[in-house]
Amino acid sequence: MEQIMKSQTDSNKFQKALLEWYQKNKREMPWRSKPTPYRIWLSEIMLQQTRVDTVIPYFEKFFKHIPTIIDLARTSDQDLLKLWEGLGYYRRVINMKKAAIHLVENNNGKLYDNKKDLLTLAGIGEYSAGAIASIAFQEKVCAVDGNVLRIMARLYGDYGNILQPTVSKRFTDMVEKLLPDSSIGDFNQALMELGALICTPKSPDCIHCPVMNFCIAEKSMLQNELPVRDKQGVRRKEDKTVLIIQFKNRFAITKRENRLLEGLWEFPVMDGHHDKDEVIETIEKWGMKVLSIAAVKKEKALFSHIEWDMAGFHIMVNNKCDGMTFEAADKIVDEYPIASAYQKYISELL
DNA sequence: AAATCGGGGAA
DNA sequence: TTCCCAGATTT
Repeated sequence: MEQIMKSQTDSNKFQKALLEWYQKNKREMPWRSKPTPYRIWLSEIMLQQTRVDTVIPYFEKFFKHIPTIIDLARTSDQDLLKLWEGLGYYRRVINMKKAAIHLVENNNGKLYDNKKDLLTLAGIGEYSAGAIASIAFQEKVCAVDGNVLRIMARLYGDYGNILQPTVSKRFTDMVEKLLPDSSIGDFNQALMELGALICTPKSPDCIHCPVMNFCIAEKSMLQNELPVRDKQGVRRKEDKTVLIIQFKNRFAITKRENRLLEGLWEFPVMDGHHDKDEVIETIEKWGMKVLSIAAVKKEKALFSHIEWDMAGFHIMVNNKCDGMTFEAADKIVDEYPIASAYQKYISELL
């Protein structure tokens, strides 16, 4: 096996080439222009498994409404989820609030300034603690995300499965040895930026890579074989019948209590697919009198591990019932956090 | 170690 | 279609 960067001199050259490339090519991001600890924290949480371009508008809106940790600690879950609506992984913002409350009670409302303490906060794991500590506080620790694992696999021609914790740990130790003595935050961000712009999963742009001379994959044409990772599993299918229940100008909604999409609101749902007679029977069992019923279009919702096949009915009723909330369409849209899966049925309301 | 937890951009 | 994204937490 070929070996690269075995000497300190090589590491220094690698660091210098990467940092120079980063200074010239880094993208503008709102948290980079004003990198306060709270803004770095918020950005890192939003960026978990989520692309930069997707996060930016959410970041701007969230920070405008929730500008401090103290504001975060005292905002209702529902208002926080509304700001997070459509971003996914909703527990992230609930965990952030939990951490904010802890910081208000125990640290004068200020974020912890080191990796060890950051790791005690809800929603902050190995990666995020390293990213925040290095970017916001210049602590000499690494921040190894999917980009960095991909870069390490290629740089060192390593066929380890990057989804296995033991392999991920080994790669992390390799990054640790590459860390410069200063500009730690920039170095970590430069690695991730390289992964996002040059060392991409498919068709990496090696010809423009600032560190191609250090890369075993580039020398041996292994770019498209590395990194090795498991294929994603098959989605399980679930059939659902979505009920758009209308009383006068109001529609029934209920709050989800499952772990999936917990805290978001949805239209009443029946498991499985059902015909009109079965739906009417259920609605009347719930204590409502059906005036009319019509099928609405079927929809499909994809999650990483589940597929919902949703059929729907629009039902007019002549009375409300207990156990669900009836609201006007504009109020539902403006005030209630609704999962993307149901946004397609919102058009039935307008 | 494996499963859970969203949604979307890109090929 | 499939892949995978500045991952964390639970089982």
